[in-house]
Amino acid sequence: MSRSGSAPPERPAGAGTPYAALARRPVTEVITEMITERIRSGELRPGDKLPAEPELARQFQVGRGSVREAIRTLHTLGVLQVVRGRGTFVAEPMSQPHSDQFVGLSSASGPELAEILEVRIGLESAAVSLACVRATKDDLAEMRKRVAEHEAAAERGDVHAECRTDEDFHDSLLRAAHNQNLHAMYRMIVPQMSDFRLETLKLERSSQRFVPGHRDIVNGIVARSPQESRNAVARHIAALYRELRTAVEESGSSPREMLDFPELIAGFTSDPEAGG
Amino acid sequence: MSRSGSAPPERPAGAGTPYAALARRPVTEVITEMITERIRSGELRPGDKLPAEPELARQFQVGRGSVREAIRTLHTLGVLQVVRGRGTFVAEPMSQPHSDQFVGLSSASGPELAEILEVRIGLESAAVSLACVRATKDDLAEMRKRVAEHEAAAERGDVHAECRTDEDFHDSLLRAAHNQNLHAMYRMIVPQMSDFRLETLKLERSSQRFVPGHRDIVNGIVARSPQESRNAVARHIAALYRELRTAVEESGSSPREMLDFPELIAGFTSDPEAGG
DNA sequence: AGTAGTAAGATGTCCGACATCTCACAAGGG
DNA sequence: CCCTTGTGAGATGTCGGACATCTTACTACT
Repeated sequence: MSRSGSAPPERPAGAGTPYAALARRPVTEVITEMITERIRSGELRPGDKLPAEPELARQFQVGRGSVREAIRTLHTLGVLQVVRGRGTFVAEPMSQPHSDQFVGLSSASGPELAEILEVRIGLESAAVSLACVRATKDDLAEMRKRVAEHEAAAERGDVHAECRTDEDFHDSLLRAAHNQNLHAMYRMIVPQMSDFRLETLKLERSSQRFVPGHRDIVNGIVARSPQESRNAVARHIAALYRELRTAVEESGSSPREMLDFPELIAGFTSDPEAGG
Repeated sequence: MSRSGSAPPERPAGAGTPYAALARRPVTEVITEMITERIRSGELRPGDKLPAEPELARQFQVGRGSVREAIRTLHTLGVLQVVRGRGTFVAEPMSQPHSDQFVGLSSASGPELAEILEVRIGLESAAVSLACVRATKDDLAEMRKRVAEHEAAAERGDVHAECRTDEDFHDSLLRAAHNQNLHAMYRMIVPQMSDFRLETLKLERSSQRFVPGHRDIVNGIVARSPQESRNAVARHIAALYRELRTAVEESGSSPREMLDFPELIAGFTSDPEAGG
């Protein structure tokens, strides 16, 4: 006869006290809530160091493993920052790119990348709309500088630098929007763009065409015109989209889930002739 | 508790460092990648059951605890679904609401919520643009149904049901866009909306005004008009934004970082008179 | 005074055991 | 015959301890 089943309420020697019997909900979940509650109440503030894991386990009367799993959940969500040998800290709200846990849910191949581009249009459109209102002189100078750097890299033919400066430019766009949540969301999809970006540049050498697109975006923001800016963003990303669609078609995959170029342009611009 | 001495862990994010991982990487991280790789390669497909934790530990030659932490990370990210007593499964891509891990990170007070609303405009604008192209008859029927449910709840004065049906409607919007990444991103900010939504409804009983907004959005999609749809979305969320701004002003906080209602409308619509 | 070595503290990892939940299937009673 | 009961296997949840490794600070030696 094994221990399972209707064994009498007998406590095995050395097994400790299973506190879990009291709480119907998983202990880890409770610990997660307790930690977030300490943060929400202000008892723990961004930058603060949490007690050590064994100490937390003692405070909550649970095993260290449960504490670790709770911490890991909060770390994945970007609430906590864990540094080996030093401790666990409350993360600054969205300040650091918490991309060290590369989402990597969909690894961006073909049509999946099309989805990413569609998300980008949404996020960057909102970004430039906000930037038209909030961008400071420094922001504008920064964006112009990034455009110039990107252009220089493109003329040198340095694809690696080109890729980096391209990302830098779009990052400066998001920064000019002055919305940390928007910026954080954008950062989540950047890693999935990188591979594609580099590949496109290598294959096509078509990057020169992207420089004017960047300039159009900046000009729209300088003019404080949300419509112009959004249209420029849509045209720019739609160009990327078209490159991707071509690549997908040539690779033999059927791009049935991807949109036509005119569809995309019509769907995301307010100007009917914006596609020209 | 003054812990000011130790600066929060900082990472030199300057150089980009895409592959700084020459150092020995944590086992848990490697396991996480291995599991995602099995999913990405198609070896594990949505709905499939993973081997048991001890079996995975044996395959990877690591401890069960490391496997558990990797699984927990993937669960938090919505990639895996863990059911006690049954096993671990590859989650269907966004079919089920994986809201069991209530984010609740930043408590979303005041201006922070404004940021969330600004993100929502971007995401939902993109969603309706895509929905104008991709929405099926079923999608349209679903959206109409959700609008009706929301209206019924509003007339009954059931704020709880109203809150739920409101969320359901917006969820059906995102579903009609047929972009899983977009949908996933939207879901990340939904929990932060919930509190505010309920509070607004309780205080103001102003929800009746939101029903026509929903109807306008659906009408725009039915007409396959991205411009109309996007304008309707912008007007709808801008109305929420205005409610929030009013609440913030009354609470004494200065809404200096929030936009004026006209600014917002002008920034996100293509029709100058859309604000009327 | 400067540097190398060392100790303390924290997270990372592994192991083994028990607890509890879920499901399938067989045994029993209406 | 159907329905209830319970028994068992299999899986996740939790606990406790031990050791490994990294970070930091302090000490001791040159």
